[in-house]
Amino acid sequence: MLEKTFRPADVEAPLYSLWEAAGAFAADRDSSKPPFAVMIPPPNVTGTLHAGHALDMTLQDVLVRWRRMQGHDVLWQPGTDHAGIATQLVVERMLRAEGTSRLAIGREAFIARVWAWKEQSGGSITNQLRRLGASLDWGRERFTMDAGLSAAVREVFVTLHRQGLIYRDRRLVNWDPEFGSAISDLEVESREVRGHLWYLRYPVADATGEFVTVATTRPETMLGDSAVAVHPEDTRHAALIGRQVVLPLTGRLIPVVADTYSDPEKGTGAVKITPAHDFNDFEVGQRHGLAMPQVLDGQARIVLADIEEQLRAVEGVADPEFVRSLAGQSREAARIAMIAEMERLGLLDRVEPHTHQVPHAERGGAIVEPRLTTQWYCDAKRLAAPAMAAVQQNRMQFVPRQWENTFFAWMRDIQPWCISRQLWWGHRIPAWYGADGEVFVAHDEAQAQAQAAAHYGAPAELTQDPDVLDTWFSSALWPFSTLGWPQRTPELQRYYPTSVLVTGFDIIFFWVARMIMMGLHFMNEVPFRTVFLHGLVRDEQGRKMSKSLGNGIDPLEMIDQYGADALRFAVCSMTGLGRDARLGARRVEESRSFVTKLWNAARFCEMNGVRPATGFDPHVARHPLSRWIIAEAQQAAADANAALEAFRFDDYASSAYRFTWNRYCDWFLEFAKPILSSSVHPEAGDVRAAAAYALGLILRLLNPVMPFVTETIWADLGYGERGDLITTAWPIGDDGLQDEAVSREIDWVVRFITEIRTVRAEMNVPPARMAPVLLRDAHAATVERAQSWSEAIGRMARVSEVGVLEGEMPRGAAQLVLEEATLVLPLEGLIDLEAERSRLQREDGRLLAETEKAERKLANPDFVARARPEIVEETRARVQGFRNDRARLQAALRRLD
RNA sequence: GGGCGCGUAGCUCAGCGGUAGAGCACUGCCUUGACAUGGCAGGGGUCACAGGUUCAAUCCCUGUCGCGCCCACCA
Repeated sequence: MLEKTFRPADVEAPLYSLWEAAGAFAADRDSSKPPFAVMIPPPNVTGTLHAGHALDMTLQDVLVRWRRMQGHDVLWQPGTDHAGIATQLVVERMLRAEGTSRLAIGREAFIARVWAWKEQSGGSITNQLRRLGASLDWGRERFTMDAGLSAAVREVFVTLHRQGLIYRDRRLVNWDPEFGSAISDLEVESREVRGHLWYLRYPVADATGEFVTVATTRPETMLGDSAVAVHPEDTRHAALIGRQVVLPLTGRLIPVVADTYSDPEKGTGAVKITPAHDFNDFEVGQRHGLAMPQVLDGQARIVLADIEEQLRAVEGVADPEFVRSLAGQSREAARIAMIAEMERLGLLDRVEPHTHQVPHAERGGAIVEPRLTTQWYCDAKRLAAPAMAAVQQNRMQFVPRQWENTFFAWMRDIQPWCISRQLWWGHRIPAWYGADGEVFVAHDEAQAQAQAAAHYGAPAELTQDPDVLDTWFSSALWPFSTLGWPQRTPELQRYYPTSVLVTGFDIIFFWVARMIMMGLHFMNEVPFRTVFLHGLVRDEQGRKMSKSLGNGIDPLEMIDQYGADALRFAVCSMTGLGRDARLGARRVEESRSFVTKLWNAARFCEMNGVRPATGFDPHVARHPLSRWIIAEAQQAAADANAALEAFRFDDYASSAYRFTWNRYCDWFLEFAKPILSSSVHPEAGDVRAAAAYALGLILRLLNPVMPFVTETIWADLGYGERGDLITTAWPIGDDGLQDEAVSREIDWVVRFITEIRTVRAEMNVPPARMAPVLLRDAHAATVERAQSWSEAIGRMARVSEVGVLEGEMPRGAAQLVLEEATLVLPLEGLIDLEAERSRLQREDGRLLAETEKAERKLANPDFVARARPEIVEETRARVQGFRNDRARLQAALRRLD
């Protein structure tokens, strides 16, 4: 027996264990079923489940459970990501709390510490995925830093290096001075900052009293200036080109160069060039062969090594002592001091407020500093071409399609990918250096030693590159590295390319694009056939969920409070194509109501002897109710399936919801009540079997999204063993079960009941007051139909009897028109004649407006001539219908007099 | 500056050439033996605005306004 209320907490964990123990989640590579593979976007190993995961994982689980029921051999690959920076930061914070630091304990101890932290906290995220109900094949769980995946990373690095697709380069990178590491372009976000524009005067050498004024938002970089650039066609500055200016403070002489980079519209038209600290200036510097002195170190503090020797005093312009006093100061402090000094020297022309975009590190928020360093790069441009071709040729597709444009736009213009990070936690770069700087890239140190020995002709002392790889480097290999690559495993053979990738659009560049590039390069095939991109989870006000706003909902709290099924259903029903999902506790609560509704419907069925009938053939159901609900169920199954095929999770949820609540519960069970509660009704067996059939279909339909409650009901009502709904066949819509005559009949009865309810409610007839309904002008078949449904009509519309009006119109009766018949409800004393008159007139008015609208159309010769014939015909029929109804309404009005 | 998306009922959204829909919220009635996490009924929308295409536009096209996001850009 089902309990009075469904208690998710009681069933979720045991049921999950049961599934897992039974091997229901395990892929079976030897089966003859068609494979269906999905790779989990690996969450951070030390992370916790947030709303975004709840969305992403629920959608994947729905797809995977649906395909499993359809008879696919499903592999949903679990695993976690080592998340370089994020994890390192967490552990560093822990060390700080203990009064020590990464540097104090050293690299080896630090890494050991991170591993320990991973062992300790690494299970939480996966356990939280279990709580959500995610049917991952845990036996195959992987970690981006496990031995196998690390080997894959080294293999890829070595191969790409050999192919010239990975190389070292000295150029400007985006540098995060707080982490002391390079970061990729993608990890930089520009934020609008209200700052200042300082206009600085640079004295022209050999021309006392002449200045060229430059505008800058970053005066502290002027120490590293190596030129002033003006536009070659800018007449204002033409005379200066080729001459020298004295760089204030330092006394260095720097040239004025002509370069089209300079924009006459901006600032003064003359721009200071600091090649080592600005991407544009770097290019100008290269074009003009300028020096590239660095004046900021890895922590963005002033460093003078590159310019120390050039410092010289110039009266009223430069003072080496002042410049030396800046050494070691932060860029912010130096800025203040330098502006003050410039002002003192009378070289600060003016200051303007200025709002501009400043690059910040996405993680951590530090202001990013362009910095000249040697880093490892991946030639993304060459890898991008095959990836774009694959999408163009439809070898894989994005859903929704519009994301392909975003993908192409980025790929066309892709920049070299900086893959080295000055961190400790991650895949150490497999490169070793000889004392002379010679580079040996190899799978391991022994191999590198061998290379070195061959190179030098003798064994040599080597040092490994201290850097690690960008976390996304290993993520990019995920679809094949998890399947055992570089070994040619049976799994790789069977599941690659995978079927679908489900992820957020925010990591198209970070992850999706790179998987496509790596997959094509190393596997010669796309990593997935379809990539479904969903939106972000937002709060109920549409704001991005964030820790700082504190507006995030905690999925685990939602599960505790409402159950995993409710959370999953809420998420699913909010996922339309290409839209963000707004998730609040209210939505989850609403979904919990649906879980409860289903539970109660099942309980009602159970109480009334509804049990799955073995060998029941829906094609031979006799009773109209049976035939009707079977047909409706088929339709719902077909709709739900089509929705899932199209990744319309919202439509899937709503078609299952509407069928369950608005068809099965509201009408079918209500109609069926007397039959179901009877032990002697001749059709009881037939209707019970149909009820059981439809309920079973509901359970199967909803299982992918609400696995716990459906599985529980499934077992308790005897559809199967506990835990086997997950592997039961998905319902397939069968058109052969549609029955138009029956659906017209039920539809008519539904309208009959609804109309009467409406009139009674409008006339404020007390529900307890039963009243007869008398048919007027009805066909014999209609009368017969009404009488055959009189029991249901009586109960559901509070009707005492269904009869035929003979003789006089009773006094004080309400009337309503249903097709050819007029229904008369004698309610003397209960209805206000005037109210009834105005009700009928209002209805008549509404019909009149509709009629006129349609008639105007038909009066238009162009409409009749050009519209599709069936539309014209339909319009004519509508007019006829309106006219008939109005005639009956007007007759009813006359009878009131 | 370039691009993408979105403006439909109080809220969240669906619909996308021919009768404007759902859920929630709201109002009224109902402790009817599955369910008050419920039932029944109801009110509520110049489908952002302006042009155009069409026999017909919420839906297609153009423009305007508003909102969001992505890319580029520290003069």
